[in-house]
Amino acid sequence: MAKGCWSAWARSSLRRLDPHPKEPILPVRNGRPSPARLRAVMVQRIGGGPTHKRTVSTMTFAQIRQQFLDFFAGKDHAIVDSSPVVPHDDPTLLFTNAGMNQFKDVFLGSGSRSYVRAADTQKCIRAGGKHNDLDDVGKDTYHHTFFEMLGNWSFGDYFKEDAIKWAWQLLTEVWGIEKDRLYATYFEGDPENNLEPDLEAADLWKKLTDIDPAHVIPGDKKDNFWEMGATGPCGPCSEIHVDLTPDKSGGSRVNQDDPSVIEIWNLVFIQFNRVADGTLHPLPAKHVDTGMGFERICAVLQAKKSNYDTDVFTPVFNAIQERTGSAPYTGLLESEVKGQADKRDALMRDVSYRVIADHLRCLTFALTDGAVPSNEGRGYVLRRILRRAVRYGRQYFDMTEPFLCDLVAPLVEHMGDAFPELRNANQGRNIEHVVELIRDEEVSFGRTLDRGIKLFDEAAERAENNRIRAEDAFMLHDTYGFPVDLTELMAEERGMSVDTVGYERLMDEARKRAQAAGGGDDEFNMNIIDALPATDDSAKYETTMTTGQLLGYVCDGQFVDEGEVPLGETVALITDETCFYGEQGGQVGDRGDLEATGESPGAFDVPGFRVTDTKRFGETVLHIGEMVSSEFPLTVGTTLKMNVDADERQQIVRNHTATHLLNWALRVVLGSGVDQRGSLVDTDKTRFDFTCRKALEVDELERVGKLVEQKISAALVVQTKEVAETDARHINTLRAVFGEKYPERVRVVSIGADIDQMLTTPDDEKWMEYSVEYCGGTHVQTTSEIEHFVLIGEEGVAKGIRRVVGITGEHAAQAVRDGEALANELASLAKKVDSGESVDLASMQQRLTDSVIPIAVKHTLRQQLIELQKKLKKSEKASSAASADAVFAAVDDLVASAQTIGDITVVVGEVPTANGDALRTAIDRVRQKTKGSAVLLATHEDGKVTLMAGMSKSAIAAGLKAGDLIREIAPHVGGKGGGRPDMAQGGGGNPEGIAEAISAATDWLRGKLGA
RNA sequence: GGGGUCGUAGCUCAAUGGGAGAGCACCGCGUUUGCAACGCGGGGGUUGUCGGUUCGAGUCCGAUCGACUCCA
Repeated sequence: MAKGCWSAWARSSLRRLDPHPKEPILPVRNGRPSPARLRAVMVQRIGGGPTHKRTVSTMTFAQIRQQFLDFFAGKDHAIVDSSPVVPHDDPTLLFTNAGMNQFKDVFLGSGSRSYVRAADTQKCIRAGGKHNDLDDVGKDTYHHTFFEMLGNWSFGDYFKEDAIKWAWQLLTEVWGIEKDRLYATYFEGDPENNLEPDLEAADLWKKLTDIDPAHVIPGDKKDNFWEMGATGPCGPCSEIHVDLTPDKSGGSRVNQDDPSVIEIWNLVFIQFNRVADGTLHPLPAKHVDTGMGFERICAVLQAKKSNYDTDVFTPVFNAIQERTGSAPYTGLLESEVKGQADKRDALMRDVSYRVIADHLRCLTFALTDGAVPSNEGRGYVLRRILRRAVRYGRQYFDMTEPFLCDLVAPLVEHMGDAFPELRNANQGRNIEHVVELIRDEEVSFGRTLDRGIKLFDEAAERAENNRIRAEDAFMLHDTYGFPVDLTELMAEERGMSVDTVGYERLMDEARKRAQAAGGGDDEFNMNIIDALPATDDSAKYETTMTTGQLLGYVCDGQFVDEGEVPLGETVALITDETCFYGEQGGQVGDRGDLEATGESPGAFDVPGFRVTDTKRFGETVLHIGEMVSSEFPLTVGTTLKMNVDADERQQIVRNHTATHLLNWALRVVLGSGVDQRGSLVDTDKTRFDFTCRKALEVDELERVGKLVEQKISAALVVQTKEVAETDARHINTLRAVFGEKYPERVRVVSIGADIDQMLTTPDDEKWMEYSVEYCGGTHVQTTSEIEHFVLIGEEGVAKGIRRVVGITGEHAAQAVRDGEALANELASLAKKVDSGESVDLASMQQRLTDSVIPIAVKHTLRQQLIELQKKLKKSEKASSAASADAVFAAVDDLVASAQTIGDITVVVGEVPTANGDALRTAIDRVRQKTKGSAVLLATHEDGKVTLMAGMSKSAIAAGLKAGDLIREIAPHVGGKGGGRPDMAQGGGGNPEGIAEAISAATDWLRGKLGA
């Protein structure tokens, strides 16, 4: 919607509103009930539980959100979309946890926007961090893992005055909150940290608004001074609190964690930059950053005691009720049922409602924005959240089958208008996608629980004093993911207890172990706190050699703009212009050299600075590296000759263009369901991740490779052009990356198709024959430069995501040759196997696994190798059967000539070479053929002797133990051995001793049998 | 990023460093045809992979790959 429209909306909504409310806090407003208003009332009646009468607002959550946005649109704010809840471009952040996240670069000075005022509602997730213990969610009225944060911003534009004035106006005039219920805090100062009190804000409150001056109160550093980190932008803030007590007596309880006096809006005034030594420097451009919890303001405006009582949640509760068939939500809290055992069940049911509703919201949004449950990082946080919801569902709603997944659709229905991505993401298949992910997780958690229950039974048997051992409880949790509270519950059901003290101790130890370890990395510190000059890097598309003026360098996060570049430290040089490509869009940064130039042309060029990586920081290009010698220092202000390593760049460029062709070819072969999920282009390879359900078949891999090769041999011209995103997005074949936000002007890279023509007839089917992408990377001029392309790898990286790896140029040609060589080798191995020669297939297998050859060839060869192994095994089996037969024959002879002492037949002798199995079987034969037997067989192969002894039951009864015999005679063949009484094995390295061993065995047996 | 557990037959899992097994599934034969029936026989394994220790490794050690899981 255009800005003008927003303003019109805002003005009309203002006119509709009565600035003089009559009812306390939440007046019913005058005016005709709109359909939306009626709907809101109905929602209240349906979802609001018992019939107790209370004054309800007619404002729905959708209206409240809209009024906020309209209000600031009316003050010339750009209304921006919420950024994804999963920050794809900020690895320091697990989830988007505040409205300002998407503007971080603006506050840090490394980025800019086309507007100076903005407002939005930001999807936020807070889970597992300092600010929110997951275990609190559901137990009270206000903790959430997922919430919306309403916010308005000024980027160097308006400051405290307007921020305060407008906040007051929105709260009191638009929303009609009673003025004498509002309190404003300001920063009281902190002499210890040299911070002045923010009297400016205090004065502005009194001067610009009709707030009761006694309601403007000071607050300490903890509440009223905001910092992003140890260093960086910071400033005082002013919080607005509302007193919800019936008699308006809560003034003294501001900031005291009293549920009836709560903070609703935080206005942050960013006016300082804290540098490494701890001192504050005033910022040239001062910013405003505000945040208002949406669910909380809804509760206030709808006169609810709990965020969960608002219409943000009631439809979700209804869906839960319908799915679980449970009694309706009643909003019970722990504090209300203290000591009343009969209300315990109702309470836990309501807690479960809250837990499930909250976690469902969190999961649906996170998965929509591209996160996936997993066992690490943010995926692990999501898995824990999901499991917590499932646990409550199992325990209190008897849900043993997946059920969370069935709640996704109702939630999307409820919130899809405000957040269209819930429906549109994943190319419009989002609900399906999210439901499937959640169902899979629920099923796999079901397995974890089933396994845990079995293990619990075992632990219960080990219990001491009817108490499950701490080690077992810990093992169940730590190793098998069985939650300890479930262990306690199950123990309770059996009248047992759990050693929770010991469990906690073990948990602590485990935690300490995890924390104790922690490696330092020596990478360049990207936490840059100073503002940096921008770099013109347009030359990167044209050349690998240019000159630029050294503007300064970054060291330890600080920008130094004078003197010489220090020796022996990793720093980042900044120049006014560069041809170095800073890491972006999956293409790695360039490497190369920066050199001082002589004053007269060609006088001297000298080695100076080795660039090991190039990164972008907002609009600045950082040449990261180190001085290589002290001989020719670089001084800030001088002109540098900048050389990108051209060979490396050429390799990168080939790989990048190949990536585009690969992307295109994958879609041709696999269909339009293929979506890029990430890529990496460096000197060695192109690595491309995409959505795909199953592994690619050999013929699919071959077809993809062939399509790319065709495009290469066609020597297509690569065109690039910067165009308006709104024009480019219509091009039929265009590939954009899921979850990515594009600027207004985009650089289009087309391989073979004329961009201007495409823009004239964007719908034409023929463009599907070409690769067209948004891309800021560097490319070849014609595809023939790529020379060759080969896919060398294909694997799964996450559920539903495959990864292919390709190489180009001479590397690709080499891979093809290597593949042919391996194929030949395998063929000759096959011949050997056929002719019965012995071959080493294990090493072949290893080499095949390690080889860099076309993946299709690798698959084929692997299959052939498996066939060959089967064949080899068969023939080995046959030959071992033959050798076994020889052994049997020999043993039969031995038996025939054996001496029988008492009932025991003594069979001792050397037999032909055979494996242990054959010897053992032979001994069994003797057992079957005789009443009782004592057997010792010896054989040797390649200088290794094997001795095998076996005793029948009667022989053992007569005091003959196989193990004893082996121990007795093994030294004769230079070894030892042992085993069980009925069967023992030994060996050694001296075949000459066999005869001796045999006679020793005969003597030993005879002696034992008294013969 | 750091721990823990596990990789054995198609599946679920056994097996003190000493002869690779059970149940289910599969195939064949038989008995019985109301049944998630029964009996007998059979096939099926490089114990994830590579290396080491050992007379001998599924078992111990190291590496590697994978699955699960906890912590940050």
